[in-house]
Amino acid sequence: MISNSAQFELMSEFRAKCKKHNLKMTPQRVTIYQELVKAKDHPGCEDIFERVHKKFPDISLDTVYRTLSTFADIGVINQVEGYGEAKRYDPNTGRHHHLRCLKCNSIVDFQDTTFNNLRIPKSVEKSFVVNNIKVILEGLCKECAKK
Amino acid sequence: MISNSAQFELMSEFRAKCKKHNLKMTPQRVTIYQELVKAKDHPGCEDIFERVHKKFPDISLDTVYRTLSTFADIGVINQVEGYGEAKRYDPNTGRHHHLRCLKCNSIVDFQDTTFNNLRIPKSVEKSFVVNNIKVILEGLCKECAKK
DNA sequence: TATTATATAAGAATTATTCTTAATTGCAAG
DNA sequence: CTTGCAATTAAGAATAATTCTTATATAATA
Repeated sequence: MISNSAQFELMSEFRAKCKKHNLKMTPQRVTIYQELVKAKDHPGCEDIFERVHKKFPDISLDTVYRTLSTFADIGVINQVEGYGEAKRYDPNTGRHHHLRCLKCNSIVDFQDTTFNNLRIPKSVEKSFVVNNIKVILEGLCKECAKK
Repeated sequence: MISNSAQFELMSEFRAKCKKHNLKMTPQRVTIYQELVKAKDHPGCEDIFERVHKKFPDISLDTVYRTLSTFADIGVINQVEGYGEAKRYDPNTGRHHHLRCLKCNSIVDFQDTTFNNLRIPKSVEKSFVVNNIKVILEGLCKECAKK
């Protein structure tokens, strides 16, 4: 549950960030944002569309796609795994970790002892059977960092 | 570079795992597997299709999709981020981590101090600008674990 | 070598996402 | 409070990614 005051604060931050990025406050944007904040299930575009559609029958699916993507760009929300891209595969089944470039989408393997030896938190063990731990460092590869 | 003997061993393991899962050794499967082992770029189905197609002009795209998916199911290769699924979003922009159920695709947030404080390896810093560290525990949620 | 369950190619179908265009609307300036 | 315009939207077409259907071919086993 989110308290009323927390909800209010979230909304002000949202408005501030939109203003900062010259995004107009449209009812579609407000509704989509509020609907996502309510969600506990890391929904997809179609999910949000269905929920928003009840209160806002004229909204188009395209607007939901565009709006969520814009929100993620300016950092008011985050995209989570999967990323809506094509499937990709790795022949290396041994323990290793990934650097993922957010710009060119390259994925590079790396090794790290600390990451190899992470322990599963006790609290998690009670509610989840863990098969594997993935550590993904997201950012920019050397080439993309050069702008 | 993979040595000849390592390559040979990989191939025997591959054959063994296929046999164990009652998968026939077809030339398509062998070629697709070998092509993936050669790849260093975590390729997608289309990528593999293009590479295999040169040596095997009659192979169908569907076979590549099906075969890679089967291989991942029996664990000879792994699927990596993204997962070829629809985009999903998270309104929580604060630091947290995810449990991802491989069966029902649910994603649940969790907190962990150790994971919050992971350090970026020195070796990575030289070649990559890290924006954020993601820790994802993959496995089965309580409901799915009950089978 | 004959049998049979499995795997394949081909193309249709489905799903996810983006693009195009014309109409609409926030919002800043007067 | 009106006006003007750039930003935003709805609608549907277009594209991309993936899966399904079906008839044919083929590994593996007897």
